[in-house]
Amino acid sequence: MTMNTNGGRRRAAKPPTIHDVAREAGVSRGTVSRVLNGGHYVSPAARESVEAAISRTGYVVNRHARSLITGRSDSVAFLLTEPQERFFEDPNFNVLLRACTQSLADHDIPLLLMIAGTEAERRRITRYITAGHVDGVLLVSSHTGDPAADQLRDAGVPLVACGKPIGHTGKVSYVAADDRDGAHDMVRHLYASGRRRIATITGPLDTPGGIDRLAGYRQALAETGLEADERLVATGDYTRVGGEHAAERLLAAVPDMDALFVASDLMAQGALTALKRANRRVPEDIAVGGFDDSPAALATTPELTTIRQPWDRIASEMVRLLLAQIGGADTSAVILPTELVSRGTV
Amino acid sequence: MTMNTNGGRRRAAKPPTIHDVAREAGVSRGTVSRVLNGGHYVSPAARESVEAAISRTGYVVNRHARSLITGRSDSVAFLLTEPQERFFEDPNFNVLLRACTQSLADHDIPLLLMIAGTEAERRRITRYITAGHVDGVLLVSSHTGDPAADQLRDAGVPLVACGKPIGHTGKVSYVAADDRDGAHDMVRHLYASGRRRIATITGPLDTPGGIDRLAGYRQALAETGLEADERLVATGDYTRVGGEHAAERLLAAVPDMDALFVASDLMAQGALTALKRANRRVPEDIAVGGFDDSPAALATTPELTTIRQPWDRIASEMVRLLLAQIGGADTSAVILPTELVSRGTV
DNA sequence: TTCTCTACTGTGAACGTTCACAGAAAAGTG
DNA sequence: CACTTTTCTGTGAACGTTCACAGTAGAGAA
Repeated sequence: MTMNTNGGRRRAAKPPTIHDVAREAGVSRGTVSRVLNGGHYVSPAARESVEAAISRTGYVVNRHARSLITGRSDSVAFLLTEPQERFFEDPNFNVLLRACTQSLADHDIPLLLMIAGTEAERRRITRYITAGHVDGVLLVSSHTGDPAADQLRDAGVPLVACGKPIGHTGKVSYVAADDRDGAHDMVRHLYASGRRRIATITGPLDTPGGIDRLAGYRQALAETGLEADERLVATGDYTRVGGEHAAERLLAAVPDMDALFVASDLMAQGALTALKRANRRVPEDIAVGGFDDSPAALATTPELTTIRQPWDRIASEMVRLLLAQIGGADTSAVILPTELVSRGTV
Repeated sequence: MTMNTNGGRRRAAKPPTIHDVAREAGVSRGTVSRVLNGGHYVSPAARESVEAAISRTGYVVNRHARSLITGRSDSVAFLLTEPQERFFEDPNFNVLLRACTQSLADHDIPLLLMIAGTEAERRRITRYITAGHVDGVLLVSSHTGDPAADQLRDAGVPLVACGKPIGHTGKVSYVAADDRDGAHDMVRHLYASGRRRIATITGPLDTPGGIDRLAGYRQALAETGLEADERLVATGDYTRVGGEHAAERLLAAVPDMDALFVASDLMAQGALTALKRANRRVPEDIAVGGFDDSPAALATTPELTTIRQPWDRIASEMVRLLLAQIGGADTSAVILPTELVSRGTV
């Protein structure tokens, strides 16, 4: 059965061009173009008649023609250089992605999502980007040694990273939450609840979140005069099972710990599983603090006390920095404060 | 401190054009263009010399110039018309998004992510799309009455939806998992484990997942000769708390239920919370089956027995259908089989 | 040989916009 | 009034590609 009335391909006749608008408005191409781009040096009468003609014809600028001559594409890449599994598990990416899309939409700039999981993909994408198909890149890759950042920077592509890029030779703009301060706050919070044997599960130590949250932990311990026992530190990998294993190691190494600061909610979720299996009551026997305020923090019982990262602001700052850089501004960095969200595990 | 060696904006001199390649290879623009586009009617010698010139110059085609003349943009929109909260909570979107990006990347087609949460955004995006800035749209909007689908279809934009679009007048291509069959399998599985009082928490009944999974549930009940008690059916909203509340209502209405089929893992997670609070042991007192095989299914204890939707295949089929439709093919639909993943809750 | 057909190649035009420039009108300025 | 400056408008060229077409060379057929 085939519907002949309106089969598959019926593209609207032909979209109106700037010529059509000019004719309709009784002005020249140039005037229409000026109205389209800010409208300087246009008489009120002309502008009005052009605007009327635009809405009458339903004209929309052809971005390809524009890009061809301006050299700008008026689009931005959101580049994820993570192995596949990370993307799924980490809710942060999703929040960030959404917020960036939103922020860019406010500027009428479309976001091109690119995921470079493998080396080949990375090459293809780098090639695409350096060819000038996007004006700039929002980069998400927490792991160190990612060659994409250096490569793009060297090619002169405007670039803003999410999280402090470590292990890079040159300057890269970035926006990050204050990991160190957030971790510090949480550990002080654990201390304030009366705990004195505070352990931690860190992220991978080649990520800024791994390094800085550990630094915040150590700083708080130093301030409060608690002993900095190395057995209190276990390294995780930001996954739930990683957190579970790390907690088991801690339980074996320091059975007397009465608090646990975990550098991500997902790992905290795993840690809670391990604690429950070991018959430790939370928060009675042991207090647990997470980091991220991800959906996972609400999935636990009791709900997880955690550190909220201001993802919306991180996203809008990333976009702001990137657009500024595209406009010619220098590289810069922004650090945003975190917030402690008190729930049931402390 | 300013680094003067290489400040902010230093864009590589000027990318090579097809002219440069032609000169370098000693042929004409036309020949280079033919090599670029399939390479028909090109002598082996010419092709070889062009390919050498391309890799020597590092030439990359300027897609804007190409699009300007071909009328195609060689890009595709991934359009999400969901209110904000859905996106965060539902891991399916993320999996699907990733898989679509991947599938498109295989064809060297970039994906433009667009999120239309509000009416104004929807209008802006529709305008953008109908202006021909993308060749087609991958649409994700499970709720009914979404005007975007009709609007885009009427504008002749190639379109493939994820999940059966309901409440639409005309034909829309779509790819979906076999919801009815999956639900049916799960309920038969519950029956096979000896349960005879099987309740269900459905999705919203204006979504295909809500409707079809309920239909599968009813079909299985009918086949096995179990009583179709209406008190056994509660409606949820695909959120964790929604599942929790629905389970509470069921516990009150039919205290003797011994199995529960929940139409999403997230709701199942909530349901498990409610069951635990009511001191029902899972799976001893009551068996629970979910749907989606989302990460949430692994976060519960015991881990959730669920129905896996083949997201990778759904994505690749969506992309295949869309590209075919862009190429002129008619609308069509694909239904893909699901798979029961047996874990700890049955 | 001559003609036809096929495989291949080069060239001008076009896509829809912005930009630089030139010129006209209006507005200040002396 | 004349002159300069500012505001405004129109026009040709250019961006880098593909497409249609014309043309060439070689192979095969008559």
